[in-house]
Amino acid sequence: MPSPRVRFAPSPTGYLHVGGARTALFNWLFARKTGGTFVLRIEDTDRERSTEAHTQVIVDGLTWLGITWDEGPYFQGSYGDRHRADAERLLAAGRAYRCFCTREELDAQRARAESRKEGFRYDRRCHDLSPSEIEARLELGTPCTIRLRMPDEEIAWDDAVHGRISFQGRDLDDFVILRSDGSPIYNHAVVSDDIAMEITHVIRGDDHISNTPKQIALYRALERSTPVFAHVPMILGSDGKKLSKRHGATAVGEYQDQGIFPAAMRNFLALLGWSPGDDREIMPETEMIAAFSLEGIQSKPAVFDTVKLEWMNGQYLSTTPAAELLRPVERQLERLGVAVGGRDLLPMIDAVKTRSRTITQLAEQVAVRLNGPASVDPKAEALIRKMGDSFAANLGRAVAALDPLDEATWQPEPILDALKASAESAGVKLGDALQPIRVALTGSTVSEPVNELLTVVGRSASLDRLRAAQAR
RNA sequence: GGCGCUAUCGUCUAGGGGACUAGGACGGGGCCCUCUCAAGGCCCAAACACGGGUUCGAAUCCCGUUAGCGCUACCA
Repeated sequence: MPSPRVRFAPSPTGYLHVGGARTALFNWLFARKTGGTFVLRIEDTDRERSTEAHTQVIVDGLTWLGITWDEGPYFQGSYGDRHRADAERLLAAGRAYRCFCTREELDAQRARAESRKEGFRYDRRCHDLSPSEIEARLELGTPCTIRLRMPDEEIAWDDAVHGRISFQGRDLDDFVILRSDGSPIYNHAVVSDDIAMEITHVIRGDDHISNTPKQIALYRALERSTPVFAHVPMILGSDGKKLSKRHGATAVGEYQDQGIFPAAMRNFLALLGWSPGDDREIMPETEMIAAFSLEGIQSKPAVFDTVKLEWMNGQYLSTTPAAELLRPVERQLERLGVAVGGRDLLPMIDAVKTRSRTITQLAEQVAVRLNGPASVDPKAEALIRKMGDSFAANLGRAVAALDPLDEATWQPEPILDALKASAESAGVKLGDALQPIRVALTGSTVSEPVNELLTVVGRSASLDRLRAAQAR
């Protein structure tokens, strides 16, 4: 068996949809698993919508996800000559015919059929025009499309994820393959390209199932054998409808901006509709490739659950060493407009890593440790009000206990000892003594242990913030 | 309307005739840890859409019903 060739063929619409990204991922996983070739082909036959910038977005998205292609990007728009030649071949072989019906006529027929609540099917008016009739119309310069003669036979295939799927040719249209301006229609261009690029496995979205019998008819008319088809189910929003903008972020780039790891996104996407067959969830790339199979793909649609995505990202975050997080965090800080000023971020990152689910959240926490609280959250406000005078009193004691420590002894252990001793001699519960410090330093009732927080913030900044909060 | 696809906890899924008192994960609840919150550990609640078959035996195979979704262009 020759080594498989697969392709991902997005149309450049301006962003990379997560559903498309998952389709690309499955193709990539399959290629890597089987030692096959992964081709990237941009379906830009819709000339108005296609731009170089749009293509770049797709390329960037795939690159970010670590999905690498072996060939391409090829551009469908540049194969117009071959598409036309294939259509001519079909015409010459009698497998296709010229249709002189105008768009207006067709639209009117369709509208009539719809008003009668009937399905519209082309009435094959031009199916049996005589050669002289065709010649005459061509002579007059009448524009025409080329339609495939759909045979009245069963068209079935063994889908790698759904099993056997069968259609009847008589239920299908004599669909147009070449427009009157000579440009190809999608189904024709795809088949022509897939043949030319020797694609062996077509792994694509479920929504193409009804295109498949048309494409198989084209393969048969062109006298070529069909590839293996694998139709992966759709991704749905939380309401069970096709995932769209109103469900929130649907573009890969948005998740990138939110501080999601490519590895986490890849892992999450892979598990959406596919499973290794056992209980594994967090899987490194190599493990995923080893476990991948088309048969492991689910046949029902999956709901995109951002909560689980964030959980998964948190898993990757907590196992990634702080040093590797440094660059991404710096980038996010830059976005937030926070100056680092040469300070060491590593201890801060370590301190808040397990308390964040995304790089963005992590960077926000680092920013607070760096520059103090930008605001005081409602829970912290409530605490301040509830404690009344004792809030400032506790801060005063904290300053008194901590001031004697010098830079060298400003370490978690001595800090905690000093604070404990101070609270004990004042007869205050440790929690009541520490929580005001947390609020003073972060504006929040939530953080790493207070002694670690003080260490991470540093002696002088800590004391400044304590005094400032005390004076408030 | 026609054609097609799908149907296991709220969500992602395991399951491919007996190993199922249906397993795991997210989320939810509880406990432990603890100065708070996470992380981590332990525990709990939570599902085979419905109805017929086939079979000694069905979540698993077949048929139907219902529901959801997709396609139905000189779009891709």
